[in-house]
Amino acid sequence: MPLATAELRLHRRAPIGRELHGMLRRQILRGVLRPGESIPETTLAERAGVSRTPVREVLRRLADEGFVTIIPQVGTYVAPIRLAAVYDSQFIRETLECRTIRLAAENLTEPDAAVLRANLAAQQASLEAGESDAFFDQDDALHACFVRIAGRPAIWQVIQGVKSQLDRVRYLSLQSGDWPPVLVEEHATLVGHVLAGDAERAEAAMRAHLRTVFATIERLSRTNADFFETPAP
Amino acid sequence: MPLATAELRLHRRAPIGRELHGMLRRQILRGVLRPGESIPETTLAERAGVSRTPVREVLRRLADEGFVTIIPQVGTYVAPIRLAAVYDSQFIRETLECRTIRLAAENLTEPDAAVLRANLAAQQASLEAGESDAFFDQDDALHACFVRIAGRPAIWQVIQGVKSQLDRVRYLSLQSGDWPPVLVEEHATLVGHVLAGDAERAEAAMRAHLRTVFATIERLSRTNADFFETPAP
DNA sequence: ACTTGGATACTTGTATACTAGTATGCCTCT
DNA sequence: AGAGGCATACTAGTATACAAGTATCCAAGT
Repeated sequence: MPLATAELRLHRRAPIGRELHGMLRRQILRGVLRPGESIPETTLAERAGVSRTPVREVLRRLADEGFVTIIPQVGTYVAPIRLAAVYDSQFIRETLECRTIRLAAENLTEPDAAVLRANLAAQQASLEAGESDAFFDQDDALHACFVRIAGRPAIWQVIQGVKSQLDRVRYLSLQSGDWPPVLVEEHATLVGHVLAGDAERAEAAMRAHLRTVFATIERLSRTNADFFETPAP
Repeated sequence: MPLATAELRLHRRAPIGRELHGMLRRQILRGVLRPGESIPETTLAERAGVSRTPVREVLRRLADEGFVTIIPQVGTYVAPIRLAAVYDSQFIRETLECRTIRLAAENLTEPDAAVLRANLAAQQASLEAGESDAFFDQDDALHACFVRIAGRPAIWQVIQGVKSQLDRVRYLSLQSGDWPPVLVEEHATLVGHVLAGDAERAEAAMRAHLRTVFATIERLSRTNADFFETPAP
């Protein structure tokens, strides 16, 4: 028997210019690259010290994710935030996460509980230290944790893919915002209901939590109008 | 005033080798290209009469969609159907569509009703004519229609992206299967509840409908074992 | 003063050449 | 005969060269 081609698969040889993707995505998310800004392939290529080929592949993927707009013989631009896409993202995320947190509340085990508590503590620390970037990541981590506890870890991949547009709004609001304390409280409420195994309340709290964005979207679309797509006349 | 750069945007100049993507996707879906089969970039390129560059971009996207597996310096292969991915797809699809059909039942207008009835009639025709490929498309069209009626047309894009793996199973079952009559009946039930504006029953029927795949997955994973990933030992 | 025509610079799309890593088959050595 | 090492062929990754379309600017004509 031929050893079944070894399931070790440390095939991890050359993880491509995947870093480029993360870098650009982060820069767009954080507004370093502003909507409407032109980002030619050649510029990005020489800036990163690579050729156009890998840059192109990264840009294609970013276009699929809605971060850039590629116009065939014209140019590549940072995409504006489309309000319609934000609302769609919110709808999908709410639908999926409200269902998964129910499962999480029912499937909780003790080690998971510890992770949740640790995450909350870390959020509190970030809040007091004023580190909004860290909080941004911990927020994601908590939600990912719920999905994992629910026994559907792969679903988080989908949610992450969908909430791209939401993340841009979220980052803007964290920057210009005074509401992190509220978020930490809501997270604490979520964790509390999950720890108590109360699926019903957990779902309701999640729905309310995810809908807090609505309050800020309108404000942000005026405060940072240059980030948003100008609605059709 | 500069005419606002004209919103006509017939920018539709060169829709790339997008056809290639559709062609490969269809061939994998229908089993023309079988799981495990090697599909080198060069082969695909010369077969399509183009260069490797556009082929590569198509393959990258297919890899993102889970249709092919790219191993860096080794080769590109048609991906097997991963049962875990199928179950995840089902979960997501059920979650999203159960919610949207509720909205559809509440938002229905008369023109939409006509479209639904027409779709059902077309399905019946395909069934009697034994055209499984046409039925496959009409099935999709009906579900897309529900999502559109719900007022969230963009959500269908997400569902379509997620259900790739499910589609492969669905196609297999349509080929080897005797159950289209059941599906048409279920579709009729769905449409009936939506037409009646009964959100509760519509959702329940949708859940039951989407879960019919479970019945066939196990059978298919034995009948067509070569299409599925061999579970870890 | 305004429009219109065309030359030019710049963009992405595509093709080709080169690099590097992997698998395979053959040969040699034990 | 079997096991191990080595040369070769093939793969995707990357870089570069070429093609095709677009926007811009300037000049000429009305």
